[in-house]
Amino acid sequence: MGRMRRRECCEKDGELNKGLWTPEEDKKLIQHIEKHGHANWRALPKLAGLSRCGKSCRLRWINYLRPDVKRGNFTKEEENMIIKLHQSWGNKWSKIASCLPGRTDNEIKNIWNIYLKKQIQNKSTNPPNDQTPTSSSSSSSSSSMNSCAFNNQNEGDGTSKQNHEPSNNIDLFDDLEVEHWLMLEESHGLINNENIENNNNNNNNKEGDDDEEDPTKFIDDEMDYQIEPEFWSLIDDQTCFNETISQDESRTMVENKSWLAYLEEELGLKE
DNA sequence: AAGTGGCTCAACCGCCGCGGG
DNA sequence: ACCCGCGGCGGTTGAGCCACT
Repeated sequence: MGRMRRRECCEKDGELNKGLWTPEEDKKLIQHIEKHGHANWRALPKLAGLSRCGKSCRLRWINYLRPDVKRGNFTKEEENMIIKLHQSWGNKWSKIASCLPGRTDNEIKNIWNIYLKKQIQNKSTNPPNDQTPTSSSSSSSSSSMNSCAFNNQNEGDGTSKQNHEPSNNIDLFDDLEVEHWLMLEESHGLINNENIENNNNNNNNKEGDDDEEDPTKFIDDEMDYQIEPEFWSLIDDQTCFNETISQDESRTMVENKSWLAYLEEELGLKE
């Protein structure tokens, strides 16, 4: 509503690097953040000696260089969770990402877009039967929309490019989902049956409308869970490792050191 | 072997909300 | 109450890779 036009974040466009990050830039960024944190993204590039805009640095850090970022293929559980959460929240990638520790919104968005494209394609060619992945009778007929195959569990040979071959994910959906949540429950002890029951009761009052939903819930036709706030704060803690340094500084330092070592090796910077 | 089209994913762009002055 | 800067978010792009012909 008549908001002022903002100044571009990078005034000196001409002088700034764009495009892919070089290993040297990565190293500079990591080392700077390790030493000084990232209190001020706008000032960071100057301080770190980078010809990048602050946003670019932030993005690079969050999506790629963060110690807790999980690289590699999505597991089936993660895929299923994304589908479920997307049903509840729509394109709230950051919200969804917050439920998948180690995964970034960008990554999830990419994955979903790949999935969506396939879904749309298949919808145009196949008559639209129920698209809810929970319908476990989904034919595995080759490239049905459920080929949600942004998975690559497939006999992982570790190739960097992912082979998105159709999978029978959805057939496994229910079981996997239950398993996954049980896993979460076990590992965190944060999701209890009481909540599940309460939520089931509440569900009757809910419509599928994803507007302004309680962020601590996600809803499914068949089962609902309410995730306790501690779970979310736990996730927050994981994603904001920088803020937790004071709690266990020495351990974090060690972790960061080894992460840096790993990255240096990955980036070919190790002598 | 070369050409081509499709796919993936890192990065960019622009808008929004929040908080401080 | 208003202005402004910053961080964050979601949509989009395009370079590089791969599979197919």
